[in-house]
Amino acid sequence: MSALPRPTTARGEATRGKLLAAAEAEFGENGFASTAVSDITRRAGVAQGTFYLYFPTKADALRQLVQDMGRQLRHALTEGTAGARDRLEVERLGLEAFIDFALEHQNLYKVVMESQFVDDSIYREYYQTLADSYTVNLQRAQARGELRGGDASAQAWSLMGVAHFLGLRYAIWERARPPRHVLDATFDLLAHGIAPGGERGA
Amino acid sequence: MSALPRPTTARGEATRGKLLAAAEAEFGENGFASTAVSDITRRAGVAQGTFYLYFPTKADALRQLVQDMGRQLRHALTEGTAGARDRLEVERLGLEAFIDFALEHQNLYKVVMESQFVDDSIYREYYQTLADSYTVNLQRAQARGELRGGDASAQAWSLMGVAHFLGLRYAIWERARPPRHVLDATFDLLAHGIAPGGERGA
Amino acid sequence: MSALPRPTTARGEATRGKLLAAAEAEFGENGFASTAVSDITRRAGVAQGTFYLYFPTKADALRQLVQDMGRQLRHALTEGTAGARDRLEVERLGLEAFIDFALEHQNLYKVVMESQFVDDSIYREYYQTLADSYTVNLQRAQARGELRGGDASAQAWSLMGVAHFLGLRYAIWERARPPRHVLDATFDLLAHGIAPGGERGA
Amino acid sequence: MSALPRPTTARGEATRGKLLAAAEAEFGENGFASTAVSDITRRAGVAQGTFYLYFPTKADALRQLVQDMGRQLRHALTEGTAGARDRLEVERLGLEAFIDFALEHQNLYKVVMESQFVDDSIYREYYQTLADSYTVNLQRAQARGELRGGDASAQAWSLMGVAHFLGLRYAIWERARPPRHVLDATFDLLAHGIAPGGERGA
DNA sequence: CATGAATGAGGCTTCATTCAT
DNA sequence: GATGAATGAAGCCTCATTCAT
Repeated sequence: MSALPRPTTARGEATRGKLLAAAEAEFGENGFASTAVSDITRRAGVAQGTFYLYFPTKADALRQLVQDMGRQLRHALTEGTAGARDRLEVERLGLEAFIDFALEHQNLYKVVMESQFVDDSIYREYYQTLADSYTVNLQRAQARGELRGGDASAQAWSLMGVAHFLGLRYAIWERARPPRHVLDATFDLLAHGIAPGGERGA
Repeated sequence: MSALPRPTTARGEATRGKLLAAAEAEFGENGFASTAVSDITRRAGVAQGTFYLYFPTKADALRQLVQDMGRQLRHALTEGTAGARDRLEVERLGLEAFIDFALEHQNLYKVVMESQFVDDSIYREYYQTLADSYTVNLQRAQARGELRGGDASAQAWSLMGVAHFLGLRYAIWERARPPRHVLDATFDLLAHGIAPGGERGA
Repeated sequence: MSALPRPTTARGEATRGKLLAAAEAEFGENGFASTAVSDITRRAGVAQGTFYLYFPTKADALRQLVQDMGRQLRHALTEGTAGARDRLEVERLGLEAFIDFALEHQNLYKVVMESQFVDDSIYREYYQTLADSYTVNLQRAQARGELRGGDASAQAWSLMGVAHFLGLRYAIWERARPPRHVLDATFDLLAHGIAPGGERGA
Repeated sequence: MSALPRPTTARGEATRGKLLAAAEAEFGENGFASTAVSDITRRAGVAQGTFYLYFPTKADALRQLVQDMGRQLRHALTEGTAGARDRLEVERLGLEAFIDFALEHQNLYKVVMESQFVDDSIYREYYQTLADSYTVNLQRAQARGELRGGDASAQAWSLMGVAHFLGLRYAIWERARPPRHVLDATFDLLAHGIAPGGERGA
């Protein structure tokens, strides 16, 4: 019924942090639908009402969380691919960085995926943002001749798909880094495709 | 407290069908968590109690639904790739068949994805089953020399990822078949990779 | 999210009746704002959820109640004034019938008055309906020469005001029928006004 | 747990004033039950805790408000009827002054009426005080022969009822002064009653 | 005097499931 | 086989009030 005055003091900022961390853990472990606000506040060690000092609704906490995770992931990918000499190496390093990130943030998958059932726009924005920056990078690499041509956007989405399922199968389900030969095979596919004949890497 | 009587008369079978169809529609449109059993029975045109004559719980209806959709999808893929001359063509046709299926079964994505929040095993089984049969097919193709070597399982998951995100972006979000050049670019990537140098198709 | 299927069986009708009676009592005794739905269901002897089988919201129960009371009041007034020979006698009898009704339905006042804080339209409709039928009756009496002329609607509202405050002071606050001389004085005012000079009745 | 310090500095008095004005506006616009203390403090431009420096409870602010409005109304009526030559003219002018007051203090009605659901004594005191002084005035007028006889208290309550409903219908619902013919008809009733035969004014 | 973060009880509403008919 | 009324637990959110600064 009225805009909440989002606490701004240092103490407030700290509480907000605790709440967001607790939300990530709970949503990740039990899912958004199965998590009660009271679960979050209990974990954060604050009263239930405090939650609503920082988030207008439970769903909004999810939104903030997903946006946060998107930022963190993009940051991790940038970091993880910093030393690469060419785009192919970026992809290789990126794949590993992604897996590492997913391993450390088991909750990412669940939190992001469930966001679509809460508010589709959260989910779409997450992937669209990711895809957009990915696409730009691929276009630049194409221009530099480091990648074969083709619709960069389509490539971006495909590569995201590859990474996503690799992460799902290993980081999430196995809770372990994929074995080297799987990583190699995945990268090989992504670099040279499945058509026979081309020389192989690795 | 006792095993379900599972009606078996023709009338019963019809009711069960109506219920499952209604569940698919509701789960797909509003999500599992936001769908009440009463939404399903209302749509199916039966009383609320009737639901429990056919499904022990709401979650079980979801399980049956996902299994059903998995079967249908695999069937559609088999059909859609029947006339292919080699594995590459299978992949090409499979990609299109998948998109077509997703277009006709908009709910597939939501229903399957949300299943992991209800019972992870439903979700895992869905993808594992898909991946397993995919893997076998790829291995055979490799044996026939129609595909370059490498861990077939890793390939299968990668290819599933590519198809998944292509479907998400177009069939689900745009509710339209992807433009030809996107399909071409996607298939090109999957066939020849992103490394520069290889001759290109299309 | 969906229209509720309002139970229609005899059993259902009975439950609805218990609920409405309990709501009248609770709203009347403690006020709408201070009455919890659980207070109502407890008094009615049903589970809390049952309430929502019959009323979409707590506020809607109030609406139904007010409408119900309006109907009852109008009925009581019609009954109570049936034997009158002219309009003046109708007014006299009506005043008494109104007091009697208020005495038997202590809750009427509180329930109706508080309705405006829940939804102004409930309140307005109540009085407008009352005023409208009152006005028509006054017009007819004027036409029959049983009443002096003048804006019948203004008269109706004024007379309602007189009755309202008489009821408030006695039926509600004193919980007793006003003393005869008060009734007489009130009726005298209403019949002959406060201007001096006219001969007086009683 | 201890008596309120009731600030007494000029600054404190100013804050108290802002708070009371904000409370009147909020209670009037949204009702007591729907107004949060935070709504009041936000409107007053002070922190939430400040409210409790001036009022022990939210209900107490309402009490003070109602008492305040009673005083103001009585003052306005005195002012508005100052120049009248006889009691009938006082009534006429008083009716108009009341309407004007209600028009300027839309909130009066809601605030006063809702007070009964918070604490019946607030409400009773308001009307009793009004009726008592009204009664005294009528008795004096009767003694002067400016009014016909009869229980002055009953007359007072009746006249209050007439004014109340006139104000409700026009000042509050229509937010406009009643048309002249309505005022005339109302005054005519109050002066000469509804019985036929008497000479008519206007 | 004033601030504003924190509290925690309480209320409305939803919904999966049961059961008597 | 089917019905639909009833249940009651559970969860989101609001808000009067407190208190440390």
